[in-house]
Amino acid sequence: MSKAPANAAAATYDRILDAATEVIAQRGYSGAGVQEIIERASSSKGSFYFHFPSKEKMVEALVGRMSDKLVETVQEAMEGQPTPLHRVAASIDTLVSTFARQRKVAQVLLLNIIGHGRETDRRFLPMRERFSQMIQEELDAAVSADQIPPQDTALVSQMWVGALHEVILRWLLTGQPSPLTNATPPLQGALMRSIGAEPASFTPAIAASARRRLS
Amino acid sequence: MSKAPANAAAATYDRILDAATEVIAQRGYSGAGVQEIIERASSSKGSFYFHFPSKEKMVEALVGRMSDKLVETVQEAMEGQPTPLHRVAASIDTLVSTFARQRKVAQVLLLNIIGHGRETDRRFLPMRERFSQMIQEELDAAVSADQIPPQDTALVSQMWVGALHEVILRWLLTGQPSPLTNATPPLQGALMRSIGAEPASFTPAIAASARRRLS
Amino acid sequence: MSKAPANAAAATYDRILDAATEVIAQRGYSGAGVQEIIERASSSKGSFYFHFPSKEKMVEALVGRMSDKLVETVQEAMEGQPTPLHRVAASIDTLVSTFARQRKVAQVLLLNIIGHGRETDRRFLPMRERFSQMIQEELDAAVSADQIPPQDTALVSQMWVGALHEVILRWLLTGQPSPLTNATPPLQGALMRSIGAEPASFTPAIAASARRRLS
Amino acid sequence: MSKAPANAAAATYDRILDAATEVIAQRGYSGAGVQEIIERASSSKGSFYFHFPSKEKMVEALVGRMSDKLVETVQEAMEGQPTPLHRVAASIDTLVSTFARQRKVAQVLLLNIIGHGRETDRRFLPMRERFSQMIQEELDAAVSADQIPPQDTALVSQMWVGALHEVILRWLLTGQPSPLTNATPPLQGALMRSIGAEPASFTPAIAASARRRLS
DNA sequence: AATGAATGAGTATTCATTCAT
DNA sequence: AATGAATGAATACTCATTCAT
Repeated sequence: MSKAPANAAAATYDRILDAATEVIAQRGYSGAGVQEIIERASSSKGSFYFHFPSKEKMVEALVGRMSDKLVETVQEAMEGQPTPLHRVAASIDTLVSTFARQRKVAQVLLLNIIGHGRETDRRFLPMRERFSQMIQEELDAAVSADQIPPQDTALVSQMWVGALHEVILRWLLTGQPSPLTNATPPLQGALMRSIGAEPASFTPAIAASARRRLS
Repeated sequence: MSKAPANAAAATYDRILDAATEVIAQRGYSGAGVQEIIERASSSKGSFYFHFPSKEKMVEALVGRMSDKLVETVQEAMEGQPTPLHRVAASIDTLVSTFARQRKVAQVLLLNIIGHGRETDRRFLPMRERFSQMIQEELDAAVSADQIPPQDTALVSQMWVGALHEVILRWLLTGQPSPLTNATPPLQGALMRSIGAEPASFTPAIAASARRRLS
Repeated sequence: MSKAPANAAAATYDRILDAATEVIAQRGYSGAGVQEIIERASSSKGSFYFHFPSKEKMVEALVGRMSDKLVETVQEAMEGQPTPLHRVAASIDTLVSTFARQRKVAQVLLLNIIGHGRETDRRFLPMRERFSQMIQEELDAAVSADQIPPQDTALVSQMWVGALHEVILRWLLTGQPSPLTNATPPLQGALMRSIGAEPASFTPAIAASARRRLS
Repeated sequence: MSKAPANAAAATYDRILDAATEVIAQRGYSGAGVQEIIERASSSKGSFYFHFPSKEKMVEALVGRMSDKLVETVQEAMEGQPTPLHRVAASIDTLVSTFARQRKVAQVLLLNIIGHGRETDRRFLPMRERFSQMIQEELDAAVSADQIPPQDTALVSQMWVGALHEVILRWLLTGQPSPLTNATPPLQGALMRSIGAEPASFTPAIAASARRRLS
């Protein structure tokens, strides 16, 4: 019952972003009112606009912070892996388990932030492009290393991002599979097969670093 | 059966839905005002609320009409095919080429209608579920017919929908690949491989029925 | 005590302009909130913005209506006069007596509408230019008719408008002279002298038409 | 006596007033935000409210400083003149040439500071009253000295202020006449005639003191 | 079926002012 | 004297929805 916010002592700037995460996760981008956000942040209208020039810029800052942390987490998980395919498997593993632990981040990043006119969307596209590029680089390396046959790695990495996106989205909307991480093995299997790789044994132990919070 | 090419003489109900398609494609769901829709439909506020109880229900009707036509088109394309895998390949082919021809439909159905709070999203999920179920049925049949090994067909069909979605989304936002249908062969290839099928030669000639308009 | 608005039956558009006249007279342009205007007009926000695209355009419409009526009244008063100097004297007479009867109009037109950044001011300048041009035309005619010597009629007519403006402004702010029309004879005298005319006997009987309301 | 040309080393109090002059000249009274003023003064919110109890009082101080300097300049120009009419002619000459040299002062004093509800306006009226009283005193002296016939000097001096105001206002808004001082001779002529004086030869050489800055 | 004027709760944003440091 | 983060009331404007005709 005691609703003392866990972030009471944080700087106003961060408290606003934290509050925005929750409100956007609950109500979507346009449903998230500045009023509710500042109430949840125990702040004020004036403070909000002291720290951010507009609601839209604030969301940009929020998405930037989220995706920076996510990319960092994923890259750390990839570092310890021996081959490109191991690395790409590790990245998928980390992505899924990170979202599984942080529903709200998934909600904001994957669901509640698109579909508001081309301008805004184009601005958030880069985040998904970042992941598909990370994947593509590893796939290219795998091709170079003869781990997999030559193929349209740009398209395939897009497909992977889409496949992951969809599976996580279903989980967000229906709760299935529960837990989300149950989907990881067959997901990895299908993805590996799609590029002509043996699905077996690329799934790595999840690195400790993946346990970190994103928001 | 012969559809009037413009909407000049169409009934008000349909004129509103046609106008809504354009406005939503241009401005997104929340950017699409009832005012602009009725202006483009040469109708009036009163007429709008005579035909639809609310903006949201109108969009539901619009999405329903769109996805019904889409499903119908896809199913017709599948009918003539000999095996489950041929059918599934035909469905993907049709989906891609149909969206390629009808950008606005893709825009509305895939991009501009999600991300507005859980309630609304849950309501539009079924359309995507319909496609993943259509795919799953064929994959199950393919498993039964020993065309492919046993696997988590539910998950895989979701992944396929996601992969398709992503590729088409990129096309909507970046214009790449141009034309979209260039993506079909590698897309089919990767999808087929992901289920352990030989990618070769499932791509069918596109049935004439796929040429029909959806909206 | 009974505050039933005298304009209860008028069309919304006019009721809003009437209410705006009162509120602007009381609080000035920026002090006049849309909220208070629509309350006094027994209307609603939505109605306000149905009839006017913005507060600024509404004020433009208001000033337009006011100055149109004022010009019309003045011109009617001039019509019956025999010579250019009689006409110009009649116009000043009418102007003063009209403002004397309609304090709020004077307030809005002369006081509460300028000083809000160049854009807005430039837009309201034309009204004062109209009067100085009307005066200039008559002075030019008087020069042609040898009633007065040649002079810089453009500058003089501006000066006249300024002199009138100032006298009426003082009356608005201090209540002096009371009644304002007491100022008319010495005003006319000084103005006539300033152009080298005999001040005597140009003051006409005020035409009945000058009794009309402006707002 | 020697004023630093820029405001770099000036005390905060004066730097704020200088900055306010520029901002008000540019954006008008209500358009001038405290934020922009302190930025241009390289100061801070806290400092502003240390030196002034409110924005309104600050503007009062600004207008006070401006009109004090203006009155001083004008009075110095009058001192050397032989007769009341020479003095009054000198004051007008000085006024016009001073405003011509200091557009911003004219802007603030004559244009951007009125029209914001009665309270504020009444507070700035005194400055204009000061000038009309200075003029009236000289006119009364001229009447006593039989330079001009008896007349309503109070009203006439108001008219003079108004006429001057209007001519300068036009110059501010339209740039005409260019230079403003071109208007001085006909202006003086018409004003002198308006009180029954021979317009010839009251125009004095502009005193050196008129060259001083006001702000 | 159709019209369009009217409604009012809701929105993002501004801004003079306060206050702890 | 000075700083700048914080405040919150106020603002113009939007928009889905209603309703008399």
